[in-house]
Amino acid sequence: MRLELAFYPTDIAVNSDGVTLFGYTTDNKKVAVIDSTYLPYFFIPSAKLEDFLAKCKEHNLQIEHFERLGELAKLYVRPIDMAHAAAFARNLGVDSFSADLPLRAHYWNAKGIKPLCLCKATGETVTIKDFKVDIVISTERIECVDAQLQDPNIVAFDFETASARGYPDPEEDAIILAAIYSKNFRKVLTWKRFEKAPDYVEFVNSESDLIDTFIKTLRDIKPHILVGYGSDNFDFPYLLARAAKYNSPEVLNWDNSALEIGKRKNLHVVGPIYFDISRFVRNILGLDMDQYKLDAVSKRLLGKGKRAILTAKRINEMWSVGLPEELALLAEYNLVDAELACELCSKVLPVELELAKLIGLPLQNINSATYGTLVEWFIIKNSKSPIPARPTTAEMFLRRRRSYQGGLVVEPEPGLFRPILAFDFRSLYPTIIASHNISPETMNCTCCGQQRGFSVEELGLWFCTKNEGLIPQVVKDLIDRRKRINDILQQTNPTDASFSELMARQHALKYVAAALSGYFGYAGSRFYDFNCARAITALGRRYIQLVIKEAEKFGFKVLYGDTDGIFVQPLRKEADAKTFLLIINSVLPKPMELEYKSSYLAGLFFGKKSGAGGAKKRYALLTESDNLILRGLEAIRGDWSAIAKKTQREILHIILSENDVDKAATHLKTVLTDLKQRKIPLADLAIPGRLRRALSSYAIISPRVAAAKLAEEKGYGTGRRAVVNYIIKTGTGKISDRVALAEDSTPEDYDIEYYTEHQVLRAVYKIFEAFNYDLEKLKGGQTTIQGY
DNA sequence: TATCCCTACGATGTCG
DNA sequence: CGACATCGTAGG
Repeated sequence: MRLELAFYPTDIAVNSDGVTLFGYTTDNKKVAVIDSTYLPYFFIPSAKLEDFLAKCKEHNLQIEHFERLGELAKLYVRPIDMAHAAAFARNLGVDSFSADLPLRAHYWNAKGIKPLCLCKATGETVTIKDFKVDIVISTERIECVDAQLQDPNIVAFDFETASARGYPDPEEDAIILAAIYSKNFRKVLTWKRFEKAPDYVEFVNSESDLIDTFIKTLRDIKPHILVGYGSDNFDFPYLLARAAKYNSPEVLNWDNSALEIGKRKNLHVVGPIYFDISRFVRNILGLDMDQYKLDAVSKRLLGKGKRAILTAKRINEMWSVGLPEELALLAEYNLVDAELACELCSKVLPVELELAKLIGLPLQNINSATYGTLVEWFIIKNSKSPIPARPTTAEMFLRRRRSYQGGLVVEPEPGLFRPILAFDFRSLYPTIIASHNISPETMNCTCCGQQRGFSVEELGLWFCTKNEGLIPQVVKDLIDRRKRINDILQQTNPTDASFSELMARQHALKYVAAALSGYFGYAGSRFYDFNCARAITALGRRYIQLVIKEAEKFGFKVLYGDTDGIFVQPLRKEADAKTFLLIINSVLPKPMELEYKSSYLAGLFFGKKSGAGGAKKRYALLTESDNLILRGLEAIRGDWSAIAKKTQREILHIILSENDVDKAATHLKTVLTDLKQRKIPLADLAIPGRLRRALSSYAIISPRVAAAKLAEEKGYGTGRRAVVNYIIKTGTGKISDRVALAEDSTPEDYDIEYYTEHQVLRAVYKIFEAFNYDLEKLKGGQTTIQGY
């Protein structure tokens, strides 16, 4: 039977039959749309064609057909043979193009499909026994309409396990609770019955029942998006391990295949859009967070966290004791985790959907993408040429060894200044690319030659002034679109429904534009170009120097500058920001633009710790609304004790806002006295330590390494990036020999001298030094360390 | 297979 | 004790 289907696509799978798109019809039926005509292709140099074909024949690799297109030949293979063909070319040392693109992503990208945006397909209905969907058709043509599904059904889930040890082991420890949450559905499954259970609790007979009921429920409530927090690393692998124990018959995938864990541990659920939202939070959104625990991330993005924090030990205790009110608490705890995951997903979904549309990838890929992936596919989508292969490991190694100069940083004069004006370039590097047509194919063109092209003399490079390159074209598009959105945003009320959506769109464009410039210099890039990368930064330095020169001519004293922005102090009354912008922007080539960022009541630039002069990338500002903005200082670092951070912040506020150094000193004195009297709570003394590598690989045993060793001895998972809170104990010898885990310590243990000299005073002495304030007086001359 | 780039600071350990 | 290496974190 011939059917015309309108459906919202959610997922894509590739197998020997071709490509299958999955989705929901407008009346919410599950559909599979098979494109059996799909024949992927790749390119090799025409000169190698004969050889390649001969060798393919030898090894029984079937080339469906091929065409010669000048220098390159285009070869078509069945989807299932694509990976072989790519590996084959690589082994033969033949340069291939478009051969190593993952087919799921490439098909989606090339067809311009957008997740949850209506697609139309006409074709014959097919019966496939294994498919757990309502309708299957086979089609030759898929057409996208832009209408996006409003209010998709987002379903979040979360498991709790009970383990007597620190970390649950799927061999030993059961799943005790499973929560499923969406806007109008909530359920917690558990196999230990208790009285007066909340109405969302459903009792099952065993863990095995729990697993089956969980999967069945997920199938029945038809999620457009299925989401977990940390689910790629914990919940799903755990579920798989436990389900295997019971030979569970229930399957989540719509094509009835088993769930598979991919190369980067990411899991593909066939059918709905499934992703682990923590990946997006970590990779794209939250580059500046210490840790990405659900609680911390929720607080930051949603303004609310968990209602309670339960340790694994406590959960185990509550479960084994089994008091009804405590089991009810566990159920609630479980549900809240799923609820937060669901709300996080709702919150970031607009940005993810925008990126998906802009870049042309399934939402699953967007969610787990890094900046590199986003940019790569954005270029692929816009490129009409064959796509260069990913570099080999050897090539990446070579590329990494070559580095180039980056942005210019101007050393500040240390001290307090007021007031301060701040200017910065709007998207410096992207606008340089657009202004000067920076792209590999426009570099050192013969049509212009050095004389007529735009020249970067110091590098001996020039860029075409006649034909626009691919990268400048797409960057311009990004810049224009973002500017249009920002203009609308300016006139939109923040409470308007459209505001957050515009904001999301604007963010998506910003992310891609910002990463694009770095992508030229990225060793793993398909479009790597060393000279383009260094031309961009060289021009960046040229323009910030121009701005500095003009600012000084205009009547500003330039206090500090870093890469794309400057801080100045007006030297004469008429030297106002607006007039300066008019002058400088008339000199700058479009779309380059200097913007006035803000004015600050005061700014303190720190002196270098050793040697004279000011420290770069370390300063404090006071906004006109009396808020502190701190950059580079201990107070905003993740590896300092709370007491040092708090004290630094408080003292800066007293000095910048109240201009009262004596008051600041008095405050410092109370902190030091409290320290001496062991009145500081342990939580304020704990120093968070984290390692980026495996514990065994360290040549130097720093305090944080020592702390990680202690944590490991106690059986904690000290995986890379795990945070271990430690304190420094009283004693003699190296600091790293005096490390203790914070959780094993009491306020009696901490070393008063270390916390005084190495934490609190280290964080504040440069502030007092700027006012020639003698801290010795304050301490009663008891210091053993020089230099304060 | 690595996860975007370069610039910069400071803490601590190691070694001569 | 000073110079240098190792390491993590931050700015833009």
